[in-house]
Amino acid sequence: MAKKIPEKVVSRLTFYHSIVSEFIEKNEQNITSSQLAHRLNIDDSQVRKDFNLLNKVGRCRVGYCPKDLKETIENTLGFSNKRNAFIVGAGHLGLALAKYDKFDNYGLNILALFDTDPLKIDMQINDKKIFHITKLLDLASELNVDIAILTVPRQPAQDVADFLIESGIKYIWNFTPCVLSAPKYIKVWNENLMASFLQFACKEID
Amino acid sequence: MAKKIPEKVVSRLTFYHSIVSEFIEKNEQNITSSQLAHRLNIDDSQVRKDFNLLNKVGRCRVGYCPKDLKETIENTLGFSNKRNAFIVGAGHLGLALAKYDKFDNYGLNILALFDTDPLKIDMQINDKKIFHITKLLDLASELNVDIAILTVPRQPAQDVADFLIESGIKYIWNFTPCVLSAPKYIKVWNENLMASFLQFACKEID
DNA sequence: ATTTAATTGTGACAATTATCACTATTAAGC
DNA sequence: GCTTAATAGTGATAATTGTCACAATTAAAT
Ligand SMILES: NC(=O)c1ccc[n+]([C@@H]2O[C@H](COP(=O)([O-])OP(=O)(O)OC[C@H]3O[C@@H](n4cnc5c(N)ncnc54)[C@H](O)[C@@H]3O)[C@@H](O)[C@H]2O)c1
Ligand SMILES: NC(=O)c1ccc[n+]([C@@H]2O[C@H](COP(=O)([O-])OP(=O)(O)OC[C@H]3O[C@@H](n4cnc5c(N)ncnc54)[C@H](O)[C@@H]3O)[C@@H](O)[C@H]2O)c1
Repeated sequence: MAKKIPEKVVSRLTFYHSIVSEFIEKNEQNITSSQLAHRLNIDDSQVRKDFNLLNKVGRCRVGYCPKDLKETIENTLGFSNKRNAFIVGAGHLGLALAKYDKFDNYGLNILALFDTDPLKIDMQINDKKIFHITKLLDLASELNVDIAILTVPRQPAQDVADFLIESGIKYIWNFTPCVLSAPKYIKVWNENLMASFLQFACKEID
Repeated sequence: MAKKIPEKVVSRLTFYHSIVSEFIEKNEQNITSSQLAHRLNIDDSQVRKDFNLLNKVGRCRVGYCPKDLKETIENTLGFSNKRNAFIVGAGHLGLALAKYDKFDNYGLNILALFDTDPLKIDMQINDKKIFHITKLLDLASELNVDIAILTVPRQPAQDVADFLIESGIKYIWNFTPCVLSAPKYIKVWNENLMASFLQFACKEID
């Protein structure tokens, strides 16, 4: 990827992608910056600046071509840049994520789940098997997996993370409320649902 | 709430809350800005500025009092400010959220679920019943619910959202990939897991 | 008591992100 | 063809957010 896309722009690109896909489904030939801006409650110049970043030009009085935009967004965000991942913690949330079949559209291939609960081992979810966590090290190197989606309870989260790092995992998508300690070369991404809710809940006080 | 807390600060406060809670569990009497900063990979002055916003003063060469901090963060974020919510769409994700019992610690009371699938109606999840969506309007006003957690498939998402708005719902926590259209007075919060993943995945290109 | 070193608090500055205001372009209507 | 109005493109500006540098404070060591 030649250019660095700011984080906020990445986030907006996924929203544009969703809206643009709708337009394509409805067979619309054009989409304007203000249509997009209106749906996202942002300024229309923001939308145009974002597209400029992707070297997309629109046509005055017409707008942009949805198909073209969609393709460019997908390339920019690397939807075809397949990444292998494991889910660690086959509980309520881990299973819900495993059952979700859209992740691979976005380049995320979930290959297996891991747990310690003997009742869960060897179960099959959506073509994905649940293994005992002791198998993780071997399977990670065998299957070339460097992403872990961490959905274990809070208490063991740090220990499990340490184990993942020893096993060669480089990216941890952390759904636990635990703030993980990890070396600098490990990328941890905290999916903090509660932070998300609280930011949302605070909005009432306008 | 007297002061407006910026969104980014709200997010960090939840992380501080998590770390501070760990310190309390370990019976630590003090926590410093650099300890917190190190865990979150941020600048320590950032931490101190955040606490200044909460009117928290630390002690030089000592740090802050974890218990005091925890309480202040909880008050600031309104953990005791109980909010009632419904989950709309009792599928994989909706059920996982319903089974999660920590939401009420943060002030979010999930009272019931709604779906259209006859097989699911009247099931009981964690003391929460699944109702047919046609019951939503009455129950929302009866139980004083103005938050909906939207976990239906993408296709019906906009129609369901329109229905929720007609039913008096004011806040929609949207887990679907659909970018919802809604009047200005409705607060929509998009929990875009894919955007989150992609921001994370992009980090490899450093 | 004095010194030392760790830590807070904060102003100045830097970077990032978003908005505004305006020009240029062009499709559509007359 | 000329005019009009919608829309893209963009520099200037504003707002937000984060970093740096350093003075002030104070617990602990001597
Ligand atoms: N369920 C939700 O909606 C939700 C929402 C927000 C955050 N979370 C967080 O996500 C995490 C998982 O939540 P959940 O509701 O799925 O919990 P859960 O208890 O249903 O699942 C946890 C799973 O992890 C497994 N596990 C425990 N220790 C393990 C270990 N050492 N190695 C491997 N697997 C282990 C358990 O056997 C269980 O299957 C929690 O940290 C929770 O706080 C969940
Ligand atoms: N499962 C995940 O991990 C995950 C991750 C990211 C995003 N999402 C999104 O969350 C949403 C739900 O995902 P899921 O995996 O739980 O899907 P799911 O198909 O398991 O659940 C959807 C539920 O909605 C119900 N439903 C359908 N139409 C409805 C209507 N009109 N009114 C009320 N209920 C209706 C269905 O009966 C079903 O129970 C989807 O939009 C999905 O894209 C899911």
